[in-house]
Amino acid sequence: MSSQGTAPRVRLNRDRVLQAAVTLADGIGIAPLSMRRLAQELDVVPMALYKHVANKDELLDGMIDVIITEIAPPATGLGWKDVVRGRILSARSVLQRHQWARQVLETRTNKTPGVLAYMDSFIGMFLDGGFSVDLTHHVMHAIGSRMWGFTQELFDEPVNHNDAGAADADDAARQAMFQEMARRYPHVLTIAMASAHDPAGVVGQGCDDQFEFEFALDLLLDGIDRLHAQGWTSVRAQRPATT
Amino acid sequence: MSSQGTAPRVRLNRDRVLQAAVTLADGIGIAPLSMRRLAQELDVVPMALYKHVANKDELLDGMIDVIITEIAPPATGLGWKDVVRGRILSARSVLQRHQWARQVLETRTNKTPGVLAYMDSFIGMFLDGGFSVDLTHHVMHAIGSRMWGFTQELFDEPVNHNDAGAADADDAARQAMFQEMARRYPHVLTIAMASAHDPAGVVGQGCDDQFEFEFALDLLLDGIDRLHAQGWTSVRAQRPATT
DNA sequence: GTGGCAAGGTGTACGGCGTACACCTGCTAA
DNA sequence: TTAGCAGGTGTACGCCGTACACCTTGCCAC
Repeated sequence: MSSQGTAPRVRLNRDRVLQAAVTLADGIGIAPLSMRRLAQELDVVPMALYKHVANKDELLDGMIDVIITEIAPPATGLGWKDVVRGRILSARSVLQRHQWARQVLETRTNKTPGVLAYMDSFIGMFLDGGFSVDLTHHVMHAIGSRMWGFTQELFDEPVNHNDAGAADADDAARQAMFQEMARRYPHVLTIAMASAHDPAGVVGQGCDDQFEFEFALDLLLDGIDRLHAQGWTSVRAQRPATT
Repeated sequence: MSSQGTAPRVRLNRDRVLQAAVTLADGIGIAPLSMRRLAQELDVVPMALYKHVANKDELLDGMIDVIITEIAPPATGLGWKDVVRGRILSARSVLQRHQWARQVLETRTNKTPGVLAYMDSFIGMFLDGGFSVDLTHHVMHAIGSRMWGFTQELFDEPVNHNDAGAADADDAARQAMFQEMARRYPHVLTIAMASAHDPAGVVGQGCDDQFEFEFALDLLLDGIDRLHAQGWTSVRAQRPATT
């Protein structure tokens, strides 16, 4: 289709495949991304892909490795906290460009070179900041997926917005549903209203996700800072030796 | 098979289906759980299930609702922190019994009655503890999936343990791989060794997951406590009205 | 009892998926 | 000129979720 006629038919390679997969996933999401669909995008028969990636899992791993390179390197000349903060926010912006990546990262048991390299450099930010190995270890656990710039969003999805049409009759139904929610889940409603002045949103409509993320991140970083400053050490590490 | 001969053939119902699905997922994991496999477990033809659940997504939602009921209700007579802490640890133990649930919760855009009820009661713990609606809202975001007692485990999976056999020749290869890792990801290795005295584990082998979870949880709760004590308020909430 | 009716179980079939395997094609190096 | 091989092709298999038409069963009003 795209290279019809006498076009020279550029050769495929692993990079072109991964790049195309990332672009496609950006466009249509991760669920409809199949080997067949990707092949079609590349004007090639499905099995051709298998000359460049071993299987679909490897494709997904490769896609992650591609987007990791978009994360900014650690800044220099700043305190550990700002370095870590900046890096995480950079990762966050990358993950926001590639929404599918969150799910893939969650699902995958990641151990690709790219992931390891990122983790290595991430750990380095703490060690370079004067953290003990012990504290760094626990801190890495505490940060968890926030390292990638995402948290489980509990309040996602505005609510099932009923596409359009059937407005009036639906309005009454929606009113009723709203009443029912208020009766059964009063607290959820209270919280939802705290940020969304439009009650139709029911949950999280007007949330400023970026604010929420940074709020939680700073809570964490401040806690870590405090532990670091007071020379915190786990009981485990206090044991002089295993003997 | 199981009810051969003249056995009375107990009737199916939504509950039996969900219960069986949970049990099956506990046994074989979530990935191999198909409608066909589940039907077979219930000694029934696949399509029979669709008389009790609309489709597979609804099945998964239903499974979540089933296990939510296993989470202990909030304790009474304690401060908010202990109540929240206890509840989260209870959720954690449930999710540990049903390992598949983490993935399902992550994937799903959950809004089942069970999930809403749990969230509602969860929010209630803060409001009852004297938290402002504003702070509670942000705190809920900060807690995120920790509400369910899990964090993204970055150090999971000991390493690809090569099943058995081919021990000696492999040993040399493993040595080489180890050297290579040490060269390319020194920090990762350092951290891994901090908790696992056996270097073969490479990452996180000897981690005490429960300790790590509680470490991160307490970091969070302490931070929240501090904000609460000092009457923290978001700028947003300080605006008197929208006008 | 008997006819009808709804709830629930069955059988067949379709389109999609990942991918094994045998094959063909066209470029490169000798 | 030709051998070799990297890379693209075609066919096929066994899974998946599920639409749709059908049959069975047990209950109820008559």
